[in-house]
Amino acid sequence: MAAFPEPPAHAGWLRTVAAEVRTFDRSSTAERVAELLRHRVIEGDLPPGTRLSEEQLVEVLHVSRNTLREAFRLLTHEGLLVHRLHRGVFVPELDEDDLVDLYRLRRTIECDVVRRLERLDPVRLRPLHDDVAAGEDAARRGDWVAVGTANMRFHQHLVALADSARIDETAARLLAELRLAFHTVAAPQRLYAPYVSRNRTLLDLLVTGETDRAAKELEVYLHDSEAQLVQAYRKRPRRNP
Amino acid sequence: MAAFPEPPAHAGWLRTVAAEVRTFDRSSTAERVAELLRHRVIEGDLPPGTRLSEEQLVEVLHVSRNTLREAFRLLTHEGLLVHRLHRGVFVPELDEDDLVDLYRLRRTIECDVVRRLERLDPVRLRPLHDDVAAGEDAARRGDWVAVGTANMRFHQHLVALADSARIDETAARLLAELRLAFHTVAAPQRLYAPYVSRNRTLLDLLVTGETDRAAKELEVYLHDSEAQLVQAYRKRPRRNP
DNA sequence: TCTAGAGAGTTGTTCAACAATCCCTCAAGA
DNA sequence: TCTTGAGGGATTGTTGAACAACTCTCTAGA
Repeated sequence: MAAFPEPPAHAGWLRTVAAEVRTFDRSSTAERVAELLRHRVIEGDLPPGTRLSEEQLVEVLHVSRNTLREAFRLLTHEGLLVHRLHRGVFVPELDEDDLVDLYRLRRTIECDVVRRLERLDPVRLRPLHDDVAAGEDAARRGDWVAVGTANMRFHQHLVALADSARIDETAARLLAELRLAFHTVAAPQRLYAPYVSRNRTLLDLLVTGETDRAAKELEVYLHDSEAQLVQAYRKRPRRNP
Repeated sequence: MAAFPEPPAHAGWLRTVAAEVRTFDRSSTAERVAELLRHRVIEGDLPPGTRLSEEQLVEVLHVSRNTLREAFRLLTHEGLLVHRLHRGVFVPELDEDDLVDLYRLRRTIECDVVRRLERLDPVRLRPLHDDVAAGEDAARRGDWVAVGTANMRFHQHLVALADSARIDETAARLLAELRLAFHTVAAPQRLYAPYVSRNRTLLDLLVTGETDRAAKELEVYLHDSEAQLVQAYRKRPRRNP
C-alpha cells in the first residue's frame, strides 16, 4: 500500500533495507489494531453477528477507546464491520441480496479485466500459477481453509493484471466481504472444491491467450459459484430463524 | 444512506414526519462535519494540495479534534482527502496516472452496466431524462458548474440502473474523485460542453433498447473524455513545476 | 395484551495533556 | 557550493477521564 521511492539501481543493498523498513512500523496504532481485527474477522474467528464491545477490546488490546474506534472505522470502510449508531460495531451478517450484489460487481470487474487483456507478458501470470498450485496442494491435504485462501489470492492476482490500483482495491474489499459469507455456511469444502480445477482451466486459457474464451468461462464460473453459495445459504444454520 | 423502517401504510402523516426526521439529525456530528467539508472539496473551494489543519478547523467548526478526525476519515475513504501519517490530511492532487486509473475502472463499470441491461422499465429512465434536461438547460444559461453537476448525476443514475448498492457506491467515489481533477484544469467548460449532447444520444439509445450500441457509444465517449481531460491536464497551471 | 417509564449499560463527544514526528533553519565541515 | 546533522517550533498521534445521549430490558399499571 505505502509507496516508497525506488532506490537507485546501483545501490543494491538499499533495496533490502527498503524492504525491511517497509515491514518495520510505518503505521499508526489504529492501523495495527485494525490489521489484528481484520485477520480475526476474515479467518472467521468472529462469527457474523458478533458485536465488538469497545470496553472489552480496550481492555484486551491496551489501546484507548479513541484509537480503537479509529480502527473500527478503517474496517467498517472495508466492509468487514458494520456500524450502528449508538449500538456499536458488528461483524456483518450478509443476506442473500448481499451475495447477489457482491457477485454482480464481481462479475463486472473480473470478467471485464480478463476481456480487456492483451499482449500479456507470461511472467505476469507467475503469481496465478503459484496460487493454483497452492490450491491444488491444499486440496490434496484436505486443508480447506488454505484452499479458500489460495482461491482468494488467485482472484486478487487475476484482477491485478489490469494494473489498476483502484480495481485492486475494489476487488480486495469485495473478496474480503465474500469471505464472510463463506463462514456462515456449514460446509465450505463443498463450495471451494470445484474451483480448484476451474482456476486451472482459466489459467490455461490465459496462458494460450484466449482471453475471450477465458472471460466467458469466468462468467459461467462466477454464476455457478453464486448459485451454489446462495443454495448453501438457504440451508445455513441461523440463530434467529 | 441510512435505512429507515417504512411507516405502516395507513399512517399517512407519519410519512412526512419520517421525512423530516431523516433530514433532522439521524447522523453523528462527524457525519455532519464531513458533509460540510465534502461540499467544499467537491465544489472546488479547497484546491487540490490544500492541507486541512486540525487546529484551524476545530476552531471554526466548534467540534473536538477527535470528531474532526473522524470526519476526515469518512472523507478519506471517499477519496476526497488523503491522509499522510504525522503530516495531516490534504485535498488530493491527482496525477495523470490517477486519471487513467479512474477512467479504467469507470469504463469497466459503466459500460458493463449498460451492456447487461435488459427488460428495462422506461420509468426507470426518468431520472436520466431529468439530468439530461438539466444539463442542456444549464449549458444554455452558461452555468458550467451546474452542467458538471448534471453530468455527474447522469452517470450516477446510469449505473443505478444495475440495482446494485455496491456498484452505486463505487461509482459515487469514482465520480467524486474525478470531479477533483476537473477543478485543477483551467477551463472546465470546454470539457463538459460536448457531453451535454452525448448524454442525450446515449439516453436515446437506452430508450429504444439498443443496449449494445449504447455500451459501445459509452466506451468511445469515455475514451474521448479521458483523452481530453489528460490533454487539459498537461497544460494545467501548477504550483511546483 | 399493551404502554409508559425507570434504570443499567453502552456508545457519542469533548477536553486537556503528553508523546512522537515532521519540517525548517542554520551552522559546521568537506 | 554542497552535504550533513543538530536544534526547535509546529502539528499530528494517543491517551484517559468525564459527561451526554442513546438503546435495551424489565416492570408496574391500565
